[in-house]
Amino acid sequence: MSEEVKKDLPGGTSERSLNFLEEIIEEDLKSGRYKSIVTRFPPEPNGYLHIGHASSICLNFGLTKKYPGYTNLRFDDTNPVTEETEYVDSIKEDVKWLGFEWKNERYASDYFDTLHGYAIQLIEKDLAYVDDSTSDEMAAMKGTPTEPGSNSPYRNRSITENLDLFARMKAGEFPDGSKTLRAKIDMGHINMLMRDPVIYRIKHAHHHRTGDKWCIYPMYDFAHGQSDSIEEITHSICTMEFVPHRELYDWLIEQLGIYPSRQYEFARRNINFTVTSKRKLLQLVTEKHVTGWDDPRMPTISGLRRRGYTPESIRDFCDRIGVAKRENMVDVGVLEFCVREHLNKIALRRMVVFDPLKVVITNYAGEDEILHSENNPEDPNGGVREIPFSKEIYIERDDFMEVAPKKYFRLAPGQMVRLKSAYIIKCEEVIKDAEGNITELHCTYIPESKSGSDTSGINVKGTLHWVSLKSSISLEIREYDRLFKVEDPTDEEGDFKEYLNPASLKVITTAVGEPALANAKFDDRYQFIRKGYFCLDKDTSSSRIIFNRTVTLKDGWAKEQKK
RNA sequence: UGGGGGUUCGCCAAGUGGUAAGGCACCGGGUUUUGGUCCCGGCAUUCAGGGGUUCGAAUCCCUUACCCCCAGCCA
Repeated sequence: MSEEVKKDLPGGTSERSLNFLEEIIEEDLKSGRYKSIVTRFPPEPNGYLHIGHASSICLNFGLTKKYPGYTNLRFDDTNPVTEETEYVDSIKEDVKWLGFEWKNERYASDYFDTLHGYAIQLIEKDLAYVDDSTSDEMAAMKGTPTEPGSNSPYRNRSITENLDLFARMKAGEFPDGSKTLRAKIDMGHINMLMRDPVIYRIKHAHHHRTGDKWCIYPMYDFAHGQSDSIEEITHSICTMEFVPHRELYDWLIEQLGIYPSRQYEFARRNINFTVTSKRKLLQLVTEKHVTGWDDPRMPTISGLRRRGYTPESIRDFCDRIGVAKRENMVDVGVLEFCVREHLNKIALRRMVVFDPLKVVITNYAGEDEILHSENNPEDPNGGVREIPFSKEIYIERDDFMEVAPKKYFRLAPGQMVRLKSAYIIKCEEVIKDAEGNITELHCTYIPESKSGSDTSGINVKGTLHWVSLKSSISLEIREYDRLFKVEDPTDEEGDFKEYLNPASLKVITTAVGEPALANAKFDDRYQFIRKGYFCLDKDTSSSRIIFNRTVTLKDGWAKEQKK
């Protein structure tokens, strides 16, 4: 392991114990079973990748980064009715963005001819037959977990007849659903997946890659393991729900006599206050509960990217939560911790006032002046930027209280605060309108307290961010909160959408920022001092500068107030 | 009630017969021109429960409980 990788490990520790897959691989390598390994990331192109997939990606690609070998990207595109090229493109973009490179880009559909040949092999060995039963009939004959199923009346067709029928299925002679090809295993098998599983079905549908060449398509169980085998995948890693499939996976490989890939399962990662099911995410998109797959509130990779998450932070997250076989519900706070940690190191500091309150510095007689402030106190080489200061500035309305509680370090009548990178000011007078609303503050400043050359000897507890009124630019801020009100929307009564958080998006149109923000770039990450981490949103236009809040800063004051 | 998988701190997660790592969260304290960062300290006599084997058990055996998955021509 390189020093660089070590540094990235959770807690900055140099050691992390092996997860169960790494243990298996080290054993395989040590015993000489394999000299190098091959893994694959096998998404179905029927939706966008989400944070749960990130775990799988980091796992599969991470393993071949750590051990000799490589990883393929393979699209499991065996069901043409739900799959689209748009999804293929987004998946490739997301994997690349996360920082991984696949050795080969493959599609299960690349193997349709081979798979078809395998099916014929099975028929010839009398291990598969064409069944005319309807899906209802088949379900009825399937039995239940506690009762064995019964044989289909079509189970004993001759090999010749099966070959003929299967050929005619392929030729398009039969309508959808009228026939299937089933493996002939055992209708009384204790594992329901072994009760003559369907391996080919008829679908007269246009496929995103093979077009109209096929009207029969292999089922997952007859495509996935075989594709693994064709690619000589050594460790085929999938989620726990496929554990019962492993028996069938092994059976097919054995009957076909093909390369013996092996399947290993781990528990998918669940995160609270969101959903990670492509079906549910698709629903949120099509029913417009969000603006799209890349809505910054979505747990999709594209949503997280637009929100301002970095690939580094997502990889760190996957690393920290680990891999195991037990059910889990990871606190979204861990994800937030990971971005904060990364962004703290790289974000440029800027000042933005969200809810401006005008402050007039009554004794500031001089010309406007240019002050300087560090771009990032965490980065000694980050340089400084210029900030104009003048007689009239804005501060956050929240940063002033007429009647201040104990331990309130911000501005209050007669109280002093430091203006970040500028001067110490003292609140002298509160100006109100006819209704009693505070419209502005009159303050005085201490000329000797200039940041960097302070000879005033005055020590203040509070430091406020501010923006010079004259040179401020107006900004739109989009603040995001958790998408759902409850930890596990799927576990609640009724429809999961009833638990959407109505306050997941808050748009602030009153914000004003320092002029340096006029040159904000899409790839830059910012920390708006005392506010949080932000990035430019793609909706930004020449007339509107829009920032997304990636995550807030930790708020010790809010915590203090709760006591 | 069949089969399979699982149960270690609020949430993740090490541990593989020698006497409970680590991270997040939380709670104290220090530094600080971000109530941020950073630093220091605290946080499971106990491993779902009960028996047993052993000098010694989270780890081995027995047993009970609970959770999840499997009856799509989805993946």
